[in-house]
Amino acid sequence: MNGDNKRNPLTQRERHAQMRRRQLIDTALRLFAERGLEKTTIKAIAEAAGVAQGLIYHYFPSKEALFFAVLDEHGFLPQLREILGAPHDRPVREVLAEIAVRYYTLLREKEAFLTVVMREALVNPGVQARLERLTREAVALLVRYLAARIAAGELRPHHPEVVALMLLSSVFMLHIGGMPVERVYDLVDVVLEGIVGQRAETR
Amino acid sequence: MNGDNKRNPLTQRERHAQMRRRQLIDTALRLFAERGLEKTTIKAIAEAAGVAQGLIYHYFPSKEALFFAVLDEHGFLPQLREILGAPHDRPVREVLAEIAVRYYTLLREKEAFLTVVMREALVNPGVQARLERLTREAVALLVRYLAARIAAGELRPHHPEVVALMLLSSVFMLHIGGMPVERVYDLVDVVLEGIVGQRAETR
DNA sequence: CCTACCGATCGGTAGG
DNA sequence: CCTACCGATCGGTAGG
Repeated sequence: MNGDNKRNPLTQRERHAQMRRRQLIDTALRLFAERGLEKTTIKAIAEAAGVAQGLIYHYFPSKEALFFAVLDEHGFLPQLREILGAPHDRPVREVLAEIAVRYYTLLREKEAFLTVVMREALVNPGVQARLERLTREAVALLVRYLAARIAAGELRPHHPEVVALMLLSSVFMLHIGGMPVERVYDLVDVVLEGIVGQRAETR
Repeated sequence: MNGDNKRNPLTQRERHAQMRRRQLIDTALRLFAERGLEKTTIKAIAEAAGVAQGLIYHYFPSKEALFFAVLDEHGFLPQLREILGAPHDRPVREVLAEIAVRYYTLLREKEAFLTVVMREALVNPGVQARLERLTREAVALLVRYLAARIAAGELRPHHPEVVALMLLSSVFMLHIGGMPVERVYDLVDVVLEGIVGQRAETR
């Protein structure tokens, strides 16, 4: 959406603009988390950020677009891309555990905003669609990773989409259920090794 | 909540009262699902059920109490009790698969009501508390079952609370994600056997 | 009916 | 020249 098609070294002006964009997003996150989407006015965000109301519309075409930008930047996708994007030869257990811990931590830290998002998604179809898109993208990233590990013979063949959904949804519920972070390691254990004894029982 | 402490053979009057109670709950479920909690009036429920408004208050002290009764009777707990309560020597895989399929089916069938409950839980702390209580009870039932299977040597030692949460939350997300029922069998596979090859990799 | 307030848009300007 | 930023103003609306 922004003109990132230039050479790497940004001018001071461009860097400043990026920081300003980020500042507006962070300010919006705080106010949205405190008051909800509808009760947070563009005016209030502008005041809290110390800028004119018009400037927000220079960066974002609408309040909804700003809300979506907050979702994109403060959701789990950036971190997931960071974890899976970097070339790695780390053991699967380590990677899945890092994903689980960081997702859990994110949910803890952004709890108030998360509540707002969830509530909004149940009422606002546009928000729901955006949230589903983000979830599908996160699942797709994980699926690509798992499929590669299967192809490499590190994991036995399975349905990676189901496993991706299991990992993310279980961490989510661990958070909702108020269980401690350490439980994510038990979770990863189950995903990796299951709960039956040394040998499979029926099948 | 109702006087079930008597002898087994109910009088015809008592049986009729039970049916009436059930009818009111079912009518309420339908209207709540269609219009939401707030927009559904006791008057409308009474009319739809063909009874006087006062009769509803004979069975339920408040609209909220009626809503909770719907949650109790149409939630997953009754089915879970039925599955796990009966004495069984069925393989774990079969039991977990039945739980997963029936939970998934319930979510599909009660989708409209489910949306109302979720939205209400985010707004109404009382509903949220009730929902958490129901979830904890379902998890507790599953935990008891898994712990018994561990004690019997059928399952290797693990953290049953985490597994219970994984199973239920994953089925829930399978439904939300619009994935077909058959995926619950992949899910049960992963819970039972994990995704690593014949032998555990690190650990 | 009125008015307070909303999100959105405007033209103007200063500085990189 | 470009664009980040400003103050002022718009039309629409919900609630008194």
